Amino acid sequence: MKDETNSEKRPEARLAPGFQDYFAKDFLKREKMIRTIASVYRRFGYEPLETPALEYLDVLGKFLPESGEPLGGVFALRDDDENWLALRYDLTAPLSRVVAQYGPTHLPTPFRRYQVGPVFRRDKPGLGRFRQFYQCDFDTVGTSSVLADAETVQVLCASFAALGFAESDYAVLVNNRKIVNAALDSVGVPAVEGTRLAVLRAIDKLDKFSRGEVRKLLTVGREDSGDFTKGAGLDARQADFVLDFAESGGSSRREVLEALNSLLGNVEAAKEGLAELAEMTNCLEAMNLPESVVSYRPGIVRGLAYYTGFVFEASLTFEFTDDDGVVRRFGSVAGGGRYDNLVERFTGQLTPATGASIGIDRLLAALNMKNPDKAADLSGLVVVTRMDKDRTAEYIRMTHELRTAGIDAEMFLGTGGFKKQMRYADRRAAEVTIIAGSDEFDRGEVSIKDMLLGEKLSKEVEGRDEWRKEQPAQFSVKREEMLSKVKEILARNRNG
RNA sequence: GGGCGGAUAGCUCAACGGUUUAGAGCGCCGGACUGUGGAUCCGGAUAUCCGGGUUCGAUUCCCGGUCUGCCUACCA
Repeated sequence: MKDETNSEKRPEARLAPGFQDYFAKDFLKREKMIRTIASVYRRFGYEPLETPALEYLDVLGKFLPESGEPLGGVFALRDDDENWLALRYDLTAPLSRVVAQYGPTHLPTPFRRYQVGPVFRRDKPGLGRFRQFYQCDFDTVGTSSVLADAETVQVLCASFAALGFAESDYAVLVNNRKIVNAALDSVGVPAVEGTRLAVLRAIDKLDKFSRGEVRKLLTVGREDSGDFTKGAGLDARQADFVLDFAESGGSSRREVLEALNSLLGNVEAAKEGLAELAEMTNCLEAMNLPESVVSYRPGIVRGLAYYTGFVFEASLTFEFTDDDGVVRRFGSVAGGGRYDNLVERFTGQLTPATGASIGIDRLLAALNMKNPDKAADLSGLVVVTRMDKDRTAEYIRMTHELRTAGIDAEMFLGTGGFKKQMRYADRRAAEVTIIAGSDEFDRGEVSIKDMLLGEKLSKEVEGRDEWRKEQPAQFSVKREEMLSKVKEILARNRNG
């Protein structure tokens, strides 16, 4: 309206959908969480690895075979040399590149690494679904031992425990794709990629739809919300068997193992998977992982096409009431499994690997809700106000003294009256404010205000005169005592 | 990707069935209050997503786009 020519060209300050800004509080919380998880990974012997966010598209494996054009779902761009580069969509593909590139001559075998970092997916963003999000991966490459799979489960449990979740808050479900495949073989589900995938996807929906609806997906297809999903084309007998298999369970791992043994015991193809599951059972027992936390679920398949053996899925089990009063559950926060042929893509050599990944963003939201971290909510900041601008040198010395003692301190650098300075201290969530004007300087003192206490007390004060006169939560001390008094308040805030 | 809704101030929401000055609460800014973030009172700024159509006249009706919510699909 005012300046048409310019306002046309001015960009609108806005975030691309699916991306997020992290301000101080959330950033700090996430950092702390990642540190906790990474320290668990390291305690289990995984070493850190960092790789670039951008990789060659063919390295990531997401291109159309004919044209070499990037597949949907990945952010890709062309480099000067016309080669396609793409933002990584997970941390597993870069890992397989590293293993294939440096090989056993440079890397120990098994190679066990963890990696934390953002990954990018060009999907439609939605609630809790972002186009950039953090993953915490840990994997063991170079061994097919079930021990590595069992330890992966153990790491997941240890991570949740380290984050402060109770055993009743989370659950890890375990399954083995070899058993699923054998089960499908045994009823004659065609070993065609398309059919198999459709069946697996259908099974995966058992916790979302009723058995009857999933049955439709297994057979003729299903219509919902204006969209038709093609069925897997199984006949009635096959569908029922698949459903029975997926829903078979028991009250303990051994019971499920037995149920599966009796269901598939005489299927030759199931032998390997069942043996692995039996070994897993022994390992989990030796690891003392409670039945209530780690259980077997033949219906867990984790859509991913590349899993070849064990699959894991960890979810938070507690319920909460969201802003709209609806009772919800967080659901899956980590997943993983065995992928024995991901490195083969590069080397032609079969390279067994297993691992899992914890998704940070959802877990962080859950943690905030479940175990609000009091300490993480405290800023630890001291604001030194500048009432008398002529005494700036004094304020600088005070601020420096606090900083030297390891306290986060900030002198008010803005312009404005004292009221504004107090408001600033409030905004910054300062825990302590240092106040010194001519009154204090004359006496060789400083006033110290406990901001948290002050906020609490302010609720009890009615009128302004009372508020001004009493100055609750504020006291004056000799200049030399400033540091020790500030320390006292900071310590008190932390210890309740 | 498919289906159905929605889009009014920083936020949450109003505005009969089309026409005045598009309102409120919260928040924000300022004042009452040379030195105190709360409370109270007073004052102030800020909005109809974009483009087209119908009309004397559109926040309102129609079409398209964008964004957004839910469902569904997908999820390496």
